[in-house]
Amino acid sequence: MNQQMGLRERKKERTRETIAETAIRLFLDKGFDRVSVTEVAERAEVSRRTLFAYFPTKEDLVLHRFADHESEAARIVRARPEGQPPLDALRQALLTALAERDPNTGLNDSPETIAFFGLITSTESLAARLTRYVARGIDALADAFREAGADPLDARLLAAQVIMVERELAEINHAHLVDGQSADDRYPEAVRAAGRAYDLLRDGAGSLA
Amino acid sequence: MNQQMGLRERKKERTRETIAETAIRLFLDKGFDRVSVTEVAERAEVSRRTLFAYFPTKEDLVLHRFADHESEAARIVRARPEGQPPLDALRQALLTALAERDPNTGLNDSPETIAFFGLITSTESLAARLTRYVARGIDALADAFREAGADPLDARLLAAQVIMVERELAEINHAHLVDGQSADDRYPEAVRAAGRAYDLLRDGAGSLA
DNA sequence: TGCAAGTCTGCACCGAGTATACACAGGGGT
DNA sequence: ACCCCTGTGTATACTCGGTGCAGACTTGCA
Repeated sequence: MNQQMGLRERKKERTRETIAETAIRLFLDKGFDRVSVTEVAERAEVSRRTLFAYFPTKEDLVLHRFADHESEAARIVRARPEGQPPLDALRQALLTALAERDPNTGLNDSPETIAFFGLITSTESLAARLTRYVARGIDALADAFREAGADPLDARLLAAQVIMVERELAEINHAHLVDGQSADDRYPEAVRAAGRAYDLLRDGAGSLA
Repeated sequence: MNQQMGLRERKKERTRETIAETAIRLFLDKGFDRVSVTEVAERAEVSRRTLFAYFPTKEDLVLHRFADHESEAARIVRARPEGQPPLDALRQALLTALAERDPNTGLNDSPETIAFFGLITSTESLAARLTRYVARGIDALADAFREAGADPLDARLLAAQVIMVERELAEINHAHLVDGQSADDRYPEAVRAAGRAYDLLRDGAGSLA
Protein backbone atom coordinates (compact mmCIF):
# COMPACT_ATOMS: atom_id res chain seq x y z
CA MET A 1 0.00 0.00 0.00
CA ASN A 2 2.82 2.32 0.84
CA GLN A 3 4.35 1.73 -2.53
CA GLN A 4 1.11 2.35 -4.38
CA MET A 5 0.45 5.52 -2.46
CA GLY A 6 4.03 6.46 -3.25
CA LEU A 7 3.42 5.97 -6.96
CA ARG A 8 0.38 8.19 -6.88
CA GLU A 9 2.14 10.85 -4.93
CA ARG A 10 5.04 10.74 -7.30
CA LYS A 11 2.77 11.06 -10.30
CA LYS A 12 1.04 14.04 -8.79
CA GLU A 13 4.39 15.55 -8.00
CA ARG A 14 5.48 15.08 -11.58
CA THR A 15 2.34 16.74 -12.88
CA ARG A 16 2.90 19.59 -10.50
CA GLU A 17 6.46 20.03 -11.67
CA THR A 18 5.42 19.91 -15.30
CA ILE A 19 2.85 22.62 -14.79
CA ALA A 20 5.22 24.89 -12.88
CA GLU A 21 8.08 24.43 -15.33
CA THR A 22 5.86 25.06 -18.32
CA ALA A 23 4.49 28.17 -16.70
CA ILE A 24 7.85 29.62 -15.72
CA ARG A 25 9.28 28.95 -19.15
CA LEU A 26 6.40 30.80 -20.76
CA PHE A 27 6.58 33.66 -18.28
CA LEU A 28 10.30 34.12 -18.79
CA ASP A 29 9.74 34.05 -22.51
CA LYS A 30 6.80 36.42 -22.89
CA GLY A 31 6.32 38.09 -19.53
CA PHE A 32 4.00 37.18 -16.70
CA ASP A 33 1.16 39.44 -17.74
CA ARG A 34 1.28 38.37 -21.35
CA VAL A 35 0.65 34.71 -20.70
CA SER A 36 -2.82 33.57 -19.71
CA VAL A 37 -3.50 30.72 -17.36
CA THR A 38 -5.41 29.10 -20.17
CA GLU A 39 -2.28 29.05 -22.30
CA VAL A 40 -0.23 27.52 -19.48
CA ALA A 41 -2.83 24.81 -19.00
CA GLU A 42 -2.90 24.01 -22.70
CA ARG A 43 0.87 23.76 -22.96
CA ALA A 44 1.07 21.63 -19.83
CA GLU A 45 -1.73 19.44 -21.19
CA VAL A 46 -4.02 19.70 -18.21
CA SER A 47 -7.35 21.39 -17.85
CA ARG A 48 -7.55 24.90 -16.47
CA ARG A 49 -9.50 23.49 -13.57
CA THR A 50 -6.78 21.02 -12.72
CA LEU A 51 -4.12 23.69 -12.83
CA PHE A 52 -6.01 25.64 -10.19
CA ALA A 53 -6.27 22.49 -8.11
CA TYR A 54 -2.47 22.41 -7.91
CA PHE A 55 -1.80 26.14 -7.67
CA PRO A 56 -4.38 28.36 -6.03
CA THR A 57 -3.34 31.46 -7.94
CA LYS A 58 -1.41 32.33 -11.05
CA GLU A 59 1.30 33.90 -8.92
CA ASP A 60 1.86 30.66 -7.06
CA LEU A 61 2.98 29.05 -10.29
CA VAL A 62 6.12 31.12 -9.84
CA LEU A 63 6.36 31.59 -6.11
CA HIS A 64 5.59 28.14 -4.76
CA ARG A 65 9.31 27.55 -4.29
CA PHE A 66 9.52 30.35 -1.78
CA ALA A 67 6.88 28.74 0.40
CA ASP A 68 9.44 26.08 1.30
CA HIS A 69 12.19 28.54 2.13
CA GLU A 70 10.10 30.96 4.11
CA SER A 71 11.35 29.65 7.44
CA GLU A 72 14.95 29.16 6.39
CA ALA A 73 16.24 31.90 8.68
CA ALA A 74 14.37 30.47 11.64
CA ARG A 75 15.82 27.07 10.89
CA ILE A 76 19.32 28.51 10.89
CA VAL A 77 18.81 30.08 14.28
CA ARG A 78 17.45 26.89 15.76
CA ALA A 79 20.24 24.78 14.31
CA ARG A 80 23.04 27.05 15.50
CA PRO A 81 25.86 25.61 17.59
CA GLU A 82 25.53 25.75 21.35
CA GLY A 83 26.51 29.14 22.69
CA GLN A 84 26.57 30.97 19.35
CA PRO A 85 24.49 34.16 19.23
CA PRO A 86 21.64 33.94 16.71
CA LEU A 87 22.86 36.95 14.75
CA ASP A 88 26.28 35.37 14.36
CA ALA A 89 24.69 32.22 13.01
CA LEU A 90 22.67 34.23 10.49
CA ARG A 91 25.70 36.22 9.43
CA GLN A 92 27.69 33.05 8.94
CA ALA A 93 24.89 31.44 6.96
CA LEU A 94 24.64 34.46 4.67
CA LEU A 95 28.38 34.41 4.00
CA THR A 96 28.19 30.73 3.19
CA ALA A 97 25.25 31.30 0.88
CA LEU A 98 27.15 34.06 -0.90
CA ALA A 99 30.16 31.81 -1.35
CA GLU A 100 27.89 29.16 -2.82
CA ARG A 101 26.18 31.69 -5.07
CA ASP A 102 22.83 30.79 -3.56
CA PRO A 103 20.15 32.32 -5.82
CA ASN A 104 18.43 33.82 -2.79
CA THR A 105 21.41 36.09 -2.22
CA GLY A 106 20.98 37.68 -5.64
CA LEU A 107 24.55 36.67 -6.41
CA ASN A 108 23.95 33.90 -8.92
CA ASP A 109 24.69 35.02 -12.44
CA SER A 110 23.35 32.09 -14.40
CA PRO A 111 21.07 33.58 -17.03
CA GLU A 112 18.02 31.67 -15.87
CA THR A 113 18.50 32.75 -12.27
CA ILE A 114 18.92 36.39 -13.22
CA ALA A 115 15.88 36.22 -15.44
CA PHE A 116 13.85 34.51 -12.76
CA PHE A 117 14.85 37.07 -10.17
CA GLY A 118 14.04 39.86 -12.60
CA LEU A 119 10.70 38.32 -13.45
CA ILE A 120 9.63 38.61 -9.84
CA THR A 121 10.94 42.08 -9.10
CA SER A 122 9.59 43.52 -12.34
CA THR A 123 6.12 42.01 -12.02
CA GLU A 124 4.08 43.89 -9.51
CA SER A 125 1.64 41.16 -8.62
CA LEU A 126 4.49 38.72 -8.03
CA ALA A 127 6.42 41.12 -5.84
CA ALA A 128 3.28 41.84 -3.87
CA ARG A 129 2.49 38.22 -3.25
CA LEU A 130 6.09 37.46 -2.39
CA THR A 131 5.83 39.78 0.59
CA ARG A 132 3.28 37.41 2.03
CA TYR A 133 5.94 34.75 2.30
CA VAL A 134 8.38 37.31 3.60
CA ALA A 135 5.95 38.21 6.36
CA ARG A 136 5.67 34.59 7.36
CA GLY A 137 9.44 34.32 7.37
CA ILE A 138 9.55 37.24 9.79
CA ASP A 139 7.04 35.58 12.09
CA ALA A 140 8.99 32.33 12.05
CA LEU A 141 12.27 34.08 12.76
CA ALA A 142 10.71 36.03 15.61
CA ASP A 143 9.59 32.72 17.12
CA ALA A 144 13.11 31.39 16.86
CA PHE A 145 14.54 34.49 18.51
CA ARG A 146 12.08 34.10 21.35
CA GLU A 147 13.06 30.49 21.80
CA ALA A 148 16.64 31.71 21.98
CA GLY A 149 15.67 33.86 24.92
CA ALA A 150 14.99 37.25 23.39
CA ASP A 151 12.32 39.55 24.74
CA PRO A 152 9.16 39.20 22.58
CA LEU A 153 9.23 42.79 21.41
CA ASP A 154 12.92 42.65 20.57
CA ALA A 155 12.36 39.37 18.78
CA ARG A 156 9.76 40.83 16.43
CA LEU A 157 11.66 44.00 15.73
CA LEU A 158 14.92 42.24 15.13
CA ALA A 159 13.33 39.56 12.95
CA ALA A 160 11.78 42.20 10.72
CA GLN A 161 15.09 43.99 10.44
CA VAL A 162 17.07 40.88 9.59
CA ILE A 163 14.71 39.68 6.91
CA MET A 164 14.44 43.10 5.29
CA VAL A 165 18.19 43.62 5.36
CA GLU A 166 18.80 40.30 3.66
CA ARG A 167 16.27 41.23 1.00
CA GLU A 168 17.90 44.58 0.39
CA LEU A 169 21.33 42.96 0.09
CA ALA A 170 19.97 40.47 -2.42
CA GLU A 171 18.35 43.21 -4.47
CA ILE A 172 21.54 45.22 -4.55
CA ASN A 173 23.55 42.22 -5.68
CA HIS A 174 21.02 41.38 -8.34
CA ALA A 175 21.05 44.96 -9.61
CA HIS A 176 24.79 44.75 -10.15
CA LEU A 177 24.53 41.47 -12.02
CA VAL A 178 21.80 42.90 -14.22
CA ASP A 179 24.22 45.72 -14.95
CA GLY A 180 26.57 43.15 -16.42
CA GLN A 181 28.91 42.52 -13.51
CA SER A 182 29.84 38.88 -12.99
CA ALA A 183 29.05 37.17 -9.72
CA ASP A 184 32.75 36.64 -9.12
CA ASP A 185 33.47 40.33 -9.64
CA ARG A 186 30.68 41.33 -7.34
CA TYR A 187 31.48 38.76 -4.68
CA PRO A 188 34.02 40.73 -2.57
CA GLU A 189 31.76 43.75 -2.35
CA ALA A 190 28.77 41.53 -1.57
CA VAL A 191 30.69 40.04 1.32
CA ARG A 192 31.67 43.48 2.55
CA ALA A 193 28.07 44.72 2.32
CA ALA A 194 26.79 41.67 4.19
CA GLY A 195 29.35 42.21 6.92
CA ARG A 196 28.45 45.86 7.17
CA ALA A 197 24.75 44.99 7.38
CA TYR A 198 25.29 42.59 10.27
CA ASP A 199 27.60 45.06 11.97
CA LEU A 200 24.77 47.57 11.83
CA LEU A 201 22.36 45.05 13.30
CA ARG A 202 24.74 44.24 16.13
CA ASP A 203 26.09 47.71 16.87
CA GLY A 204 23.37 49.99 15.58
CA ALA A 205 23.55 53.06 13.40
CA GLY A 206 24.92 54.95 16.40
CA SER A 207 26.13 58.45 15.79
CA LEU A 208 26.14 57.97 12.06
CA ALA A 209 22.52 58.91 11.85
CA MET B 1 -11.24 81.05 -16.00
CA ASN B 2 -9.33 80.30 -12.85
CA GLN B 3 -12.54 80.30 -10.89
CA GLN B 4 -14.23 77.94 -13.32
CA MET B 5 -11.26 75.63 -13.32
CA GLY B 6 -11.30 75.86 -9.57
CA LEU B 7 -14.95 74.96 -9.42
CA ARG B 8 -14.42 72.07 -11.77
CA GLU B 9 -11.50 70.79 -9.78
CA ARG B 10 -13.50 71.05 -6.61
CA LYS B 11 -16.39 69.20 -8.16
CA LYS B 12 -14.10 66.42 -9.30
CA GLU B 13 -12.59 66.27 -5.86
CA ARG B 14 -16.03 65.98 -4.31
CA THR B 15 -16.95 63.17 -6.68
CA ARG B 16 -13.73 61.44 -5.79
CA GLU B 17 -14.42 61.80 -2.09
CA THR B 18 -17.96 60.55 -2.51
CA ILE B 19 -16.78 57.44 -4.30
CA ALA B 20 -14.09 56.66 -1.77
CA GLU B 21 -16.34 57.26 1.24
CA THR B 22 -19.13 55.17 -0.21
CA ALA B 23 -16.69 52.38 -0.95
CA ILE B 24 -15.07 52.36 2.48
CA ARG B 25 -18.42 52.45 4.21
CA LEU B 26 -19.57 49.44 2.23
CA PHE B 27 -16.29 47.60 2.78
CA LEU B 28 -16.37 48.18 6.52
CA ASP B 29 -19.96 47.02 6.58
CA LYS B 30 -19.79 43.86 4.48
CA GLY B 31 -16.10 43.15 3.95
CA PHE B 32 -13.86 44.03 1.04
CA ASP B 33 -14.37 40.82 -0.89
CA ARG B 34 -18.12 40.82 -0.45
CA VAL B 35 -18.70 44.14 -2.16
CA SER B 36 -18.36 44.38 -5.93
CA VAL B 37 -17.10 47.44 -7.72
CA THR B 38 -20.41 47.54 -9.52
CA GLU B 39 -22.20 47.94 -6.22
CA VAL B 40 -19.89 50.74 -5.14
CA ALA B 41 -20.49 52.53 -8.42
CA GLU B 42 -24.24 52.21 -8.10
CA ARG B 43 -24.27 53.51 -4.54
CA ALA B 44 -21.99 56.40 -5.45
CA GLU B 45 -24.15 57.13 -8.49
CA VAL B 46 -21.43 57.00 -11.10
CA SER B 47 -20.78 54.50 -13.83
CA ARG B 48 -18.35 51.66 -13.29
CA ARG B 49 -16.14 53.14 -15.97
CA THR B 50 -16.01 56.50 -14.23
CA LEU B 51 -15.10 54.88 -10.96
CA PHE B 52 -12.10 53.28 -12.62
CA ALA B 53 -11.14 56.65 -14.05
CA TYR B 54 -10.74 57.95 -10.51
CA PHE B 55 -9.25 54.83 -8.91
CA PRO B 56 -7.17 52.49 -11.04
CA THR B 57 -7.92 49.45 -8.90
CA LYS B 58 -10.45 48.39 -6.33
CA GLU B 59 -7.73 48.38 -3.68
CA ASP B 60 -6.96 52.02 -4.33
CA LEU B 61 -10.44 52.91 -3.16
CA VAL B 62 -9.14 52.12 0.29
CA LEU B 63 -5.43 52.81 0.03
CA HIS B 64 -5.31 56.09 -1.87
CA ARG B 65 -4.77 57.91 1.42
CA PHE B 66 -1.50 56.11 1.97
CA ALA B 67 -0.12 57.34 -1.31
CA ASP B 68 0.10 60.80 0.23
CA HIS B 69 1.84 59.63 3.39
CA GLU B 70 4.34 57.32 1.75
CA SER B 71 7.15 59.85 2.04
CA GLU B 72 6.23 61.12 5.48
CA ALA B 73 9.35 59.67 7.10
CA ALA B 74 11.57 61.22 4.46
CA ARG B 75 9.89 64.56 5.01
CA ILE B 76 10.56 64.36 8.73
CA VAL B 77 14.24 63.73 8.16
CA ARG B 78 14.55 66.63 5.73
CA ALA B 79 12.67 69.01 8.02
CA ARG B 80 14.69 68.17 11.12
CA PRO B 81 16.42 70.96 13.03
CA GLU B 82 19.99 71.78 12.16
CA GLY B 83 22.37 69.39 13.83
CA GLN B 84 19.79 66.81 14.93
CA PRO B 85 20.57 63.25 13.90
CA PRO B 86 17.93 61.82 11.53
CA LEU B 87 17.11 58.92 13.83
CA ASP B 88 16.43 61.31 16.69
CA ALA B 89 14.06 63.29 14.51
CA LEU B 90 12.20 60.12 13.56
CA ARG B 91 12.02 58.98 17.15
CA GLN B 92 10.67 62.33 18.22
CA ALA B 93 8.11 62.35 15.43
CA LEU B 94 6.89 58.89 16.41
CA LEU B 95 6.49 59.92 20.04
CA THR B 96 4.54 62.98 18.96
CA ALA B 97 2.34 60.88 16.69
CA LEU B 98 1.66 58.46 19.56
CA ALA B 99 0.70 61.33 21.85
CA GLU B 100 -1.67 62.59 19.19
CA ARG B 101 -3.09 59.13 18.65
CA ASP B 102 -2.16 59.32 14.99
CA PRO B 103 -4.00 56.45 13.24
CA ASN B 104 -0.77 55.40 11.54
CA THR B 105 0.68 54.42 14.90
CA GLY B 106 -2.08 51.90 15.47
CA LEU B 107 -2.89 53.72 18.71
CA ASN B 108 -6.18 55.34 17.77
CA ASP B 109 -9.12 53.56 19.36
CA SER B 110 -11.98 55.25 17.59
CA PRO B 111 -14.15 52.43 16.26
CA GLU B 112 -13.85 53.57 12.66
CA THR B 113 -10.09 53.74 12.85
CA ILE B 114 -9.80 50.31 14.39
CA ALA B 115 -12.16 48.90 11.81
CA PHE B 116 -10.30 50.59 8.99
CA PHE B 117 -6.96 49.30 10.23
CA GLY B 118 -8.43 45.84 10.62
CA LEU B 119 -9.95 45.96 7.16
CA ILE B 120 -6.52 46.38 5.65
CA THR B 121 -4.63 43.83 7.71
CA SER B 122 -7.33 41.21 7.35
CA THR B 123 -7.77 41.60 3.60
CA GLU B 124 -4.95 39.96 1.79
CA SER B 125 -5.14 41.93 -1.42
CA LEU B 126 -5.14 45.19 0.51
CA ALA B 127 -2.17 44.22 2.65
CA ALA B 128 -0.31 43.14 -0.45
CA ARG B 129 -0.92 46.36 -2.29
CA LEU B 130 -0.06 48.38 0.78
CA THR B 131 3.48 47.02 0.66
CA ARG B 132 3.90 48.82 -2.62
CA TYR B 133 3.53 52.13 -0.83
CA VAL B 134 5.75 50.89 1.96
CA ALA B 135 8.47 50.08 -0.54
CA ARG B 136 8.26 53.57 -1.96
CA GLY B 137 8.45 54.98 1.54
CA ILE B 138 11.67 53.04 2.08
CA ASP B 139 13.16 54.42 -1.11
CA ALA B 140 12.22 57.96 -0.18
CA LEU B 141 13.66 57.61 3.31
CA ALA B 142 16.87 56.16 1.91
CA ASP B 143 17.19 59.22 -0.30
CA ALA B 144 16.74 61.47 2.70
CA PHE B 145 19.38 59.58 4.67
CA ARG B 146 21.79 59.95 1.80
CA GLU B 147 21.14 63.66 1.63
CA ALA B 148 21.92 63.73 5.34
CA GLY B 149 25.33 62.33 4.55
CA ALA B 150 24.90 58.60 5.10
CA ASP B 151 26.74 56.06 3.03
CA PRO B 152 24.40 54.76 0.26
CA LEU B 153 24.43 51.19 1.53
CA ASP B 154 23.82 52.26 5.11
CA ALA B 155 21.04 54.55 3.93
CA ARG B 156 19.13 51.74 2.25
CA LEU B 157 19.60 49.27 5.05
CA LEU B 158 18.64 51.73 7.73
CA ALA B 159 15.64 53.03 5.82
CA ALA B 160 14.28 49.52 5.44
CA GLN B 161 14.78 48.87 9.13
CA VAL B 162 13.11 52.07 10.26
CA ILE B 163 10.03 51.64 8.10
CA MET B 164 9.58 48.01 9.07
CA VAL B 165 10.05 48.75 12.74
CA GLU B 166 7.41 51.46 12.67
CA ARG B 167 5.04 49.08 10.95
CA GLU B 168 5.64 46.39 13.54
CA LEU B 169 5.05 48.85 16.37
CA ALA B 170 1.80 49.97 14.79
CA GLU B 171 0.64 46.40 14.32
CA ILE B 172 1.39 45.55 17.93
CA ASN B 173 -0.53 48.58 19.18
CA HIS B 174 -3.45 47.77 16.96
CA ALA B 175 -3.51 44.20 18.17
CA HIS B 176 -3.85 45.40 21.77
CA LEU B 177 -6.69 47.75 20.89
CA VAL B 178 -8.49 44.98 19.06
CA ASP B 179 -8.11 42.97 22.25
CA GLY B 180 -10.16 45.61 23.99
CA GLN B 181 -7.47 47.75 25.58
CA SER B 182 -8.07 51.49 25.36
CA ALA B 183 -5.58 53.73 23.62
CA ASP B 184 -4.93 55.54 26.88
CA ASP B 185 -4.22 52.29 28.68
CA ARG B 186 -1.91 51.14 25.96
CA TYR B 187 -0.15 54.47 25.57
CA PRO B 188 2.62 54.10 28.18
CA GLU B 189 3.65 50.72 26.86
CA ALA B 190 3.49 52.01 23.28
CA VAL B 191 5.88 54.79 24.23
CA ARG B 192 8.19 52.33 25.93
CA ALA B 193 8.15 50.02 22.90
CA ALA B 194 8.87 52.90 20.53
CA GLY B 195 11.78 54.01 22.69
CA ARG B 196 13.12 50.49 22.83
CA ALA B 197 12.82 50.17 19.05
CA TYR B 198 14.81 53.31 18.41
CA ASP B 199 17.35 52.31 21.02
CA LEU B 200 17.84 49.11 19.09
CA LEU B 201 18.28 51.02 15.86
CA ARG B 202 20.84 53.32 17.44
CA ASP B 203 22.75 50.84 19.56
CA GLY B 204 22.09 47.53 17.84
CA ALA B 205 21.01 44.22 19.25
CA GLY B 206 24.52 43.78 20.60
CA SER B 207 25.14 40.82 22.83
CA LEU B 208 21.45 40.20 23.29
CA ALA B 209 21.32 38.14 20.17
C1' DT C 1 -15.83 -8.21 -11.06
C1' DG C 2 -17.62 -4.56 -8.88
C1' DC C 3 -17.47 -0.85 -5.34
C1' DA C 4 -15.55 3.45 -3.36
C1' DA C 5 -12.55 7.35 -3.26
C1' DG C 6 -9.83 10.43 -5.40
C1' DT C 7 -8.73 12.88 -9.44
C1' DC C 8 -9.60 15.15 -13.87
C1' DT C 9 -12.51 17.58 -16.94
C1' DG C 10 -15.93 20.65 -19.34
C1' DC C 11 -19.10 24.12 -18.67
C1' DA C 12 -21.21 27.88 -16.83
C1' DC C 13 -20.62 31.60 -13.98
C1' DC C 14 -18.75 35.82 -11.23
C1' DG C 15 -15.95 39.88 -10.63
C1' DA C 16 -11.97 42.98 -11.92
C1' DG C 17 -10.27 45.71 -15.35
C1' DT C 18 -9.93 47.56 -20.41
C1' DA C 19 -11.01 49.10 -25.38
C1' DT C 20 -14.02 51.31 -28.12
C1' DA C 21 -17.20 54.24 -29.56
C1' DC C 22 -20.36 57.65 -28.27
C1' DA C 23 -22.95 61.67 -25.68
C1' DC C 24 -22.74 65.95 -23.77
C1' DA C 25 -21.06 70.28 -21.93
C1' DG C 26 -18.44 74.51 -22.08
C1' DG C 27 -15.04 77.53 -23.98
C1' DG C 28 -12.60 79.82 -27.78
C1' DG C 29 -11.87 81.43 -32.17
C1' DT C 30 -13.79 82.81 -36.67
C1' DA D 1 -24.23 82.51 -34.70
C1' DC D 2 -21.19 78.88 -36.07
C1' DC D 3 -17.99 75.10 -35.41
C1' DC D 4 -14.53 72.72 -33.27
C1' DC D 5 -12.03 71.09 -29.50
C1' DT D 6 -11.27 69.23 -25.15
C1' DG D 7 -12.55 67.11 -21.03
C1' DT D 8 -15.67 64.30 -18.65
C1' DG D 9 -19.06 60.66 -18.20
C1' DT D 10 -21.57 56.63 -20.25
C1' DA D 11 -23.04 51.95 -22.46
C1' DT D 12 -21.47 47.83 -24.42
C1' DA D 13 -18.80 44.19 -25.02
C1' DC D 14 -14.68 41.95 -24.25
C1' DT D 15 -10.39 39.46 -21.74
C1' DC D 16 -8.74 37.13 -17.92
C1' DG D 17 -8.37 35.16 -13.14
C1' DG D 18 -10.79 32.25 -10.19
C1' DT D 19 -14.90 29.14 -8.46
C1' DG D 20 -19.00 25.82 -8.28
C1' DC D 21 -20.91 21.97 -10.07
C1' DA D 22 -21.83 17.66 -11.98
C1' DG D 23 -20.24 14.02 -14.52
C1' DA D 24 -16.43 10.83 -16.24
C1' DC D 25 -12.31 8.34 -15.61
C1' DT D 26 -8.66 6.20 -13.01
C1' DT D 27 -6.97 3.57 -9.29
C1' DG D 28 -6.92 0.92 -5.17
C1' DC D 29 -9.33 -2.67 -2.79
C1' DA D 30 -12.56 -6.33 -1.51
